[in-house]
Amino acid sequence: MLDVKLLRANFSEVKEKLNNRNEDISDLDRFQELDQKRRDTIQEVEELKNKRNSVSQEISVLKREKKDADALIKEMKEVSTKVKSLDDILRSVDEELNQILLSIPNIPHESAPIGLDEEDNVEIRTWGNIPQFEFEEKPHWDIATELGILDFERASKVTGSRFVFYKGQGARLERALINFMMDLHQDENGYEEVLPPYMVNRVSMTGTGQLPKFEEDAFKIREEDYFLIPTAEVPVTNLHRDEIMDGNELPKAYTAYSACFRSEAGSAGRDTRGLIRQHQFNKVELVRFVKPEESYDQLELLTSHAEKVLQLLKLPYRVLNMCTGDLGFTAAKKYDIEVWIPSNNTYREISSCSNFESFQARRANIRFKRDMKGKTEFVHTLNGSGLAIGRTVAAILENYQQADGSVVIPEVLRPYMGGKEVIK
RNA sequence: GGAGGAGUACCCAAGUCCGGCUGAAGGGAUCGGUCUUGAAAACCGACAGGCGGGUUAAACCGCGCGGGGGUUCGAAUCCCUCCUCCUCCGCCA
Repeated sequence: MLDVKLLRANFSEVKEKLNNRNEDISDLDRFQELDQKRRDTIQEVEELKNKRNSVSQEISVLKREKKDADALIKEMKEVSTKVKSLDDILRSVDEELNQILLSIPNIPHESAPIGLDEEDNVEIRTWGNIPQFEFEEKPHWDIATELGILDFERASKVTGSRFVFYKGQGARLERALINFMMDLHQDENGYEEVLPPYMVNRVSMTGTGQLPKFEEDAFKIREEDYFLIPTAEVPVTNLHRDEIMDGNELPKAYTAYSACFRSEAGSAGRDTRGLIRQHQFNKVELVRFVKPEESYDQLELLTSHAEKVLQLLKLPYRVLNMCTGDLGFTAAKKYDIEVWIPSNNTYREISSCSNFESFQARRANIRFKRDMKGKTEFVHTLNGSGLAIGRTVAAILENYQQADGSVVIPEVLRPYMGGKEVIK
């Protein structure tokens, strides 16, 4: 959610910046009109309430002195009727205004390159060497199926398409990655571990920006107004919803493992094979609550934490600065980290590190105080994958595959794999 | 799932039956001060925070007793509804 005062004061400037996004912002035009109407109505109704309050006191005194108050009561009855109708108007204006504000995307940061779509994202750096195979390399689903560590067919039977069974060393590898990453972020990078609920309510989904616009991308629990989380970002960011944090405790960093559930309406036909695009996948998430002035340094730090995972796994990757058209709804700036996937002969997204500035904090009402006397301010929130586990498995299987169909286990994972060096 | 009970400011807590100088008593914690070599204790003082409107900034005004509606001239107090927590029963990993 944008700062209403900023929007009010710099309307055309904000609109211009939002126009660089690949989003529909047509709702914006009604903002000014409604905002003015809201303020006019508030002034009118509060004046009447003020009158009602003071006269009610007078009535109270008259009653106590057993004097006649009928005239005043009659007059206040009319005032109250008027108040009620103005309150009704205000309520509906507020409602509409709020819907508009919730549907406006974040303002891109000046360091986000202006562009239309993924073609315009800017590669910032690459790391590692792309492997050269002296045999015909296979896609991970073939490697895994032959090794008997992933079973897509039975998952289709048991559930449906875009689900998978991990089996044997595959399941062990997935679990090893989760533990390896969680340990790294907790022990080396200073994050506090949390294990969140996998379902959240509507308010939480609205707080981080998944709702109201992207409801069809989420799985909805039928009996309750709950949603399966598309990422641990949702429950973890909402940990501090409606709270005033202590400025001395910032930056506050959490890491969370969770399963993630995405319906992804509209993605049918893309990445239909393998682990790249599943309805359910595992992810280790990083979330940071920080002071506004430090949030861009914090984004670099967060991104470095995600990159560190790939470096330790010795997987080649690159980092992209996402252009304004490809930023997504909530981010002011976003780095995508893409890992090399040999079967695709390209890099694929494995982490997305974003600075939301105060966009989520306003929606979720997450504030802080610098000290006891200070004013409350909105925190800045950031998050990033650290990393998506399924895609990491895919990357390992493909980058570490051997001519005989076996897969070498990255060294850092071996302690988590019972000392095993190869999956065969 | 069934039956009861409860949500008041940072924490505890009075007030709710019987609506009106309670636009929220009291205590604790916290902050400031007196005293002290320093600290503790005692005593004195400050403590509704927050959001919205308004203003260059103030002043000022509105809203706040779990959330949202309603009744009334007037609601912490009456009515409806939802949420959360506690106790007991049932079921269950």
